[in-house]
Amino acid sequence: MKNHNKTDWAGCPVRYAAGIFGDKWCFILLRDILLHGKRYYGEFLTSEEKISTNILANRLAHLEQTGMLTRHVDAQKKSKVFYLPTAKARALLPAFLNIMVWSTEHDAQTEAPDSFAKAMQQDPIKTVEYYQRQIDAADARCHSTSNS
Amino acid sequence: MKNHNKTDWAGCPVRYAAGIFGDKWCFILLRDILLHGKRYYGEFLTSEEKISTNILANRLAHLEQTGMLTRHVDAQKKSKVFYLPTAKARALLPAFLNIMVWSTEHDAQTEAPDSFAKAMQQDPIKTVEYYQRQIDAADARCHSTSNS
DNA sequence: CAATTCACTTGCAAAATGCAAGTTAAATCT
DNA sequence: AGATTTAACTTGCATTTTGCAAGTGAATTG
Repeated sequence: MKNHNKTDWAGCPVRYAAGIFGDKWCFILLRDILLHGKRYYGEFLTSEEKISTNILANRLAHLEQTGMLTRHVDAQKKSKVFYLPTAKARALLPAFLNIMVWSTEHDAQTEAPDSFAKAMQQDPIKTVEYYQRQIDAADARCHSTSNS
Repeated sequence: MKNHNKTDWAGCPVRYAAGIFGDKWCFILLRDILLHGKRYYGEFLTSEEKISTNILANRLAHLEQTGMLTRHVDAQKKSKVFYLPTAKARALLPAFLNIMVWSTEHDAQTEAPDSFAKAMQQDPIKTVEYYQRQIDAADARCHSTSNS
């Protein structure tokens, strides 16, 4: 999709979302961050889907530019870099969990347990809060000297 | 993203969803179908985002193959074709509305009224039902001789 | 029955992707 | 201290996808 700057893609809510994560790799990266606790560049590279390093760098920059992630240098080992989800990215969690409910109900090969969709149906607020705490826990494992 | 067939992208719920609508044009088409009442090939072509006809044909085929749409020939005018959302596509509505809530809250240029996010917060079930009836209404405007 | 509508298809240039091989800074090893 | 390794990118190039413009063919319309 050509010649669409950030402003072009603002306005319509669906188009705005598509401009930020309407791309398979951004979708996968947000999953890794919001649901798999990944934070480090090296961790994203090892995901099952085998993203290549130039594309990873490109998408991390995109997510940083759109206010979804912030980049940080590791305090213990300055050659390592991690990315933390912003409040904006964290706010996507409910939408993502709803997408996942849909997938578990329509993908015959789903790997998600029945308990997940059930939990979301019975008490969505509590379920969302559970996953939010997981995000906090993943963030807590990362320490930077100052911001970059 | 190369060499990923339908099976490769099954399993993980987020990856499954990305395989179906993790693409800006599919995202936009599903919006047009679920929220803008579009059904005819010609209607999709006229959307604000100006999809080109070869890409439109490609994405409609993709959505048909993944069980999101069914293709029909218009009963009144056999040169016209429309696409109806399946139950699977309709089941995406709650996730889409949640995405839209997120966008309205994070896009400074959002065109969505405050009332939308409020309605979703206060009574999500009723709000979803309202949009589901709109889908029914859009479907009702289409008539085919038999299926294609 | 000739012109037009409509849903695609085709051809080609431009852009994005994927893979492999750098590069650079920082940490570890000897 | 100097050499090796780790880690996060960057670069180059072949392949694939996209976008645009121009068909094509069946169905309608004039």
